[in-house]
Amino acid sequence: MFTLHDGTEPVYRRVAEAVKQAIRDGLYQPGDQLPTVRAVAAELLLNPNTVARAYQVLEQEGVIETTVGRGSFVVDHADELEKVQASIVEGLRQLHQAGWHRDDLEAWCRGVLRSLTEGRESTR
Amino acid sequence: MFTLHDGTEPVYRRVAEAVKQAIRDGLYQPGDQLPTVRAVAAELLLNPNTVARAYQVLEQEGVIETTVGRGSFVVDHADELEKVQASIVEGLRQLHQAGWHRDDLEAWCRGVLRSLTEGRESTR
Amino acid sequence: MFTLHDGTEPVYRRVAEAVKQAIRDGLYQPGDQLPTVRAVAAELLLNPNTVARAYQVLEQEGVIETTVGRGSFVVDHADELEKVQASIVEGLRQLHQAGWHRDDLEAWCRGVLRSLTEGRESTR
Amino acid sequence: MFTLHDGTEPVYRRVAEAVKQAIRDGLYQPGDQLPTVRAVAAELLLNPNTVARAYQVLEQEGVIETTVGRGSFVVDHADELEKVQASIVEGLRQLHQAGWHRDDLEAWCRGVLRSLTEGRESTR
DNA sequence: GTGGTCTAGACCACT
DNA sequence: GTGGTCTAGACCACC
Repeated sequence: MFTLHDGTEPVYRRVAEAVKQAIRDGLYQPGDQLPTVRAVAAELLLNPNTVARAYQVLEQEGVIETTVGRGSFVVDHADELEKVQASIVEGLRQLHQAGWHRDDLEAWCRGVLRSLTEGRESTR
Repeated sequence: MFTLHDGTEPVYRRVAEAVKQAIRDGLYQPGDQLPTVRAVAAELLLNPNTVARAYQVLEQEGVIETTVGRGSFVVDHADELEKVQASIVEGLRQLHQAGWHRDDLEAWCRGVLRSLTEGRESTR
Repeated sequence: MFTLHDGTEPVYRRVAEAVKQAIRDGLYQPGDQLPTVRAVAAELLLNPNTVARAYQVLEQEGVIETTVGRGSFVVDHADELEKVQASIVEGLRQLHQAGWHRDDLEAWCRGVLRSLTEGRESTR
Repeated sequence: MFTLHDGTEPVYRRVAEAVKQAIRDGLYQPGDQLPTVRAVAAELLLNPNTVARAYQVLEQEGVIETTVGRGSFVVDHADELEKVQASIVEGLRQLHQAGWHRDDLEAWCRGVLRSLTEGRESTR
């Protein structure tokens, strides 16, 4: 299931690292359910609290998503870009509602994109 | 500082209303710091908890903004828009880094802005 | 010391909120040391673990700074702006080292600052 | 995929060196995805842990970048500079919001850039 | 059944 | 002395 590495790091951090390693290795794909806290605790001979803390760390890092009563799941990055897009749309809507004209917003976006790509093109 | 009106409303609501009135009167401008909870409580002879609750309500309503250790400030809409701009820039950066080309992003922004202004124009 | 409010929220969150409230009220100034985990636990009749968790939450939120063996302290925001400045200097240094010319960097900074102040001036 | 050289060095170091050689040879370009730990382990008949350790070393050296659930990628310096730019923009926004005026910020940036280029010019 | 919270009590590294 | 970690065991809300 998971393999804990040796070291002086706290156990809960090593558990978190082991889960990330398993995800990197493709053992758990985006959207997959991870083994329950209790299952991991039993497997690694740890207290469930320790495993729960590891899972909480992973949730804060945005690696997994947890729902009480359902379990923990590997986050899906495809969804993330959609969220980024939605936030941009929402932001533009707010600026527009605040009185910015469409042409000004368009020009501003062009400026932002130019400054983003500027460095890349001038150094290549 | 603030003038409380009579009435049957809970005190914390009247405090909140008094703060909003002071802002409307221009006594406190956007970005200005409001007196501390303790100062208001001492002035109006109220329990600090009551004032704190009024400030909490104002924060939820988006009228003021509190930073721990710095104090409470009247929300500045210009600052808000600045944050919105920053989030859009960061979003575009992420999309660009995810492989979107500058021209595609520019076209996408144009499309978003068109759909934003279309709604307004078609309903008028 | 701290006053816990009622509610259904977990105790550790309410402890964190009480600490923030005390800081907002000026009871603890930036740089001040907060009472130790054990002292708060004894005062509020809680398990030290619960208080420790509240302090950890506050540390993650950037409200306090903790050093094992020394205690927890309210963060000083004046230091923060200095850190922001230092990060900008470091960033400019990196861009310069990557081959950007001084004039280009200066022009780029001007453009960034213009886009930041643009919204404010056009709406006022 | 990768060719391991003989020697007395630990296997994980030779794997890391092989990956770096492949990048130098242009087999993997900046931004390209590297084969998964499992794939490399299967190809070279190694324990996945060994390959994982090699990847970890490369990540610490700043040669590759791993995102959990997405895989490992050759670091793209253009992307790095983009992040640096974004952090500068965000920093300037914070200073502006903290009350610095545009002209002062512009002058400050000029000063920073002058001090950066001065060092270089005075030593040549 | 899931994870979240809280307590009690122990041990540790660090200052 | 400080906070950090871990265990054991209990109870809870939610699905």
